[in-house]
Amino acid sequence: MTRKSGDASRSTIRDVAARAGVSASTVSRVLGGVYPVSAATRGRVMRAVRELDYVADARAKAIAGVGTPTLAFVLEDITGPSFAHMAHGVEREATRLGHLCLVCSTEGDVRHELEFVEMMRAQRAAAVILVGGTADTPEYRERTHRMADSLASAGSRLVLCGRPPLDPGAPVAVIEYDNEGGAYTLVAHVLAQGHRRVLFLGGRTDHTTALGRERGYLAAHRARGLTPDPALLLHGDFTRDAGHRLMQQALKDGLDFTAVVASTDMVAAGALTALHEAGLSVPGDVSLAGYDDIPFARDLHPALTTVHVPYEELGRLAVRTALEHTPGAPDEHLLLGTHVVVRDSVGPPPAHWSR
Amino acid sequence: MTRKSGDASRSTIRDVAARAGVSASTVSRVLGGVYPVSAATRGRVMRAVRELDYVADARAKAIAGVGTPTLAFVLEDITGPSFAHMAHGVEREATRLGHLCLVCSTEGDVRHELEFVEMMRAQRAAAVILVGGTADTPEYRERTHRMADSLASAGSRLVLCGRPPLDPGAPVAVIEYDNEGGAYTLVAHVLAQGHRRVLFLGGRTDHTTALGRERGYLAAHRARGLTPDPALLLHGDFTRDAGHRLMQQALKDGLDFTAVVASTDMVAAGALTALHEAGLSVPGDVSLAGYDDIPFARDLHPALTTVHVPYEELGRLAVRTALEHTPGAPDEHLLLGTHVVVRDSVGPPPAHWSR
DNA sequence: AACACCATGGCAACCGGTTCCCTGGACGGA
DNA sequence: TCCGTCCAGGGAACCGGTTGCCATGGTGTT
Repeated sequence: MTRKSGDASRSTIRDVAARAGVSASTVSRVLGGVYPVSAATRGRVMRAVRELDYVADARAKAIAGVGTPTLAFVLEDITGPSFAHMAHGVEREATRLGHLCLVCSTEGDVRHELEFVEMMRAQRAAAVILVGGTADTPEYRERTHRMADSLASAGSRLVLCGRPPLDPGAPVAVIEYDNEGGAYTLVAHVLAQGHRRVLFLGGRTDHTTALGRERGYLAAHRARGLTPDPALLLHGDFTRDAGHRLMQQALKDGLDFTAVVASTDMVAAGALTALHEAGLSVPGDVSLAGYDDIPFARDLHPALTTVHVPYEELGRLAVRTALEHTPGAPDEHLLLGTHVVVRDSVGPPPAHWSR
Repeated sequence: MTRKSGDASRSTIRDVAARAGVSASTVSRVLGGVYPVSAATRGRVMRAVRELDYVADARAKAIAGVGTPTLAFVLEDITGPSFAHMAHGVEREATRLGHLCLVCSTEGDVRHELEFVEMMRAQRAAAVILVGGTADTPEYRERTHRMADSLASAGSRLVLCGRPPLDPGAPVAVIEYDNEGGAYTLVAHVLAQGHRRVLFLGGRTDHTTALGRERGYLAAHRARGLTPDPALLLHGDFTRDAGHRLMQQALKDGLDFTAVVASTDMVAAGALTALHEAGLSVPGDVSLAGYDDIPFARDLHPALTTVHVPYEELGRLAVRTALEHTPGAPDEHLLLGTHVVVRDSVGPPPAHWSR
């Protein structure tokens, strides 16, 4: 059985027109659907389209002003479960609203980020969603403000998601989730169990998400009139391996603590394994909490007490905010709430532990 | 401080030309970089570009034949860790080779898949990578063969990744990883520990990936002269929740088994929790194994014995295969190997267990 | 039978770029 | 001083579509 011949490499609208014995405009109109065309002509055109397996070039359509709009989602690494869930939300909502969605990973490199945004501006993307914490330096604000202006002046739109907001006046929508508040409530919960020496496995020291969670940790202590021991603040990546390594080191250094708060469920997972390897029981000997509430937080043993962040919802919201923005309207700034999910990994400190 | 004015909504090359007092062709040449242009002219043009914050329209460039090529990655759900790792590999390799990369989720819906491929053909994507198992029906082969032909005749290329191959003759590259072989070795390892009643938590019964792993399970039994009890084959989704539910059900039904092989680490995670909830110890009372070797398989307790699949490598390979294909060359068909990672979740069956 | 009118489809301009081809002017050599 | 050459830059065609405007021909009405 021979397949459709697929003769030419790619057929144009004029090829179709020639084969159907009509002009290019007629083909365009038949395909467009609204303009009145006689049944006979329509039939001939459609046959030619089928025979040539013709599809109109989306770029040409776009340039003529009748394209599928595009939306870009720029993140650090799709491999992180929380980012993946946001990407999922973004993608779903974008296709639901009839937009094409491209995903770019920056691998944490600022230059990649710049390149991508420039590329998206060239693609005339309807919006660019930038997601994930970053270093909140004057240089960052300056650079991102410039991006926002560039995009805005091209009729596009920048949305910051889980990123520090810029100076008021930047044409940018910001959607944050409450890192500090979530960590505050979580640590308060841990302290309420009676813990007084709580190890914090933080992220990179210049990373806003990490810092927000760290601030929550500190604030919860202060609210109880406690001053946490600076030696209990450790820093690393948001990865399983970092959590594992940091925890091992803390144990080896003989740090004195009865609970561990990790700045990410992934970090908590690594830490948990290190605790198990050291023969410690959780929460019997040490309590442990995470942050993000990724799906398998439930499947750690003990099930991980953590902070739920509505990542997928966040992604959907970002898209809607970006696309529904009417030029001239005030820029939105949303702060989504989070809540603690109490499971089994946090309990009272061991009775034999003497402060 | 006032920002760049961003006067017009989006400036064209002619705007730049007018402002620099030259023709559009000159601007194009300055930006192109190769054609000789006097320093003075170049300066004026560059200044105009900066002042207008001009970026050439990528779609217009594409249509003129000088664009950044695009590559599409179509998967079921970015939320699955293994897919996320593949997507990561694809994305990295694509940008490394100077391609734009768009990611589409089908949510498992065949119509979405068709739509996306059609859309990518319209985008004149250099390649479309279709990933993940599916139902291997005649209808699937027919439909996918048509896609392959369509893309090929448009000068593009279809790559199937972890998907059943088509009839020989379809212009398609296929990259598989050995589901059956991996499961065979894994189950052989379990049987070698002395287990004789091994529960299999399979995927959907029409899903090639799931079926491949199931075949490996069966083959490993046959190789030992064993016939597995059909009652020990359970089926569900590739999710944590499915694993949890299936395991609960199996325990409630009083199924007789000493080991569990899950067709996915996610499924294994859910199953593990169900076992713990039932007060069973792993591997003391029941052994458990997974498949995929996602990063936190190590952090389950006990650490999960599983089959490693080089997902990121798979993604990179798919891109390279797609882009390096010279028309007319024979279509590639790769089968990547997998290997068992032995950790702590599989041990001998309990001594008191009488076959 | 003549007129008006409407349905149909072709021509050409346009979207925003690139590039071939050609011209005008500067400069060097005879 | 005159001519040949070379270089910089402009004009126009083209990429593959869409769409406003107009011509044509068939039909209905009086």
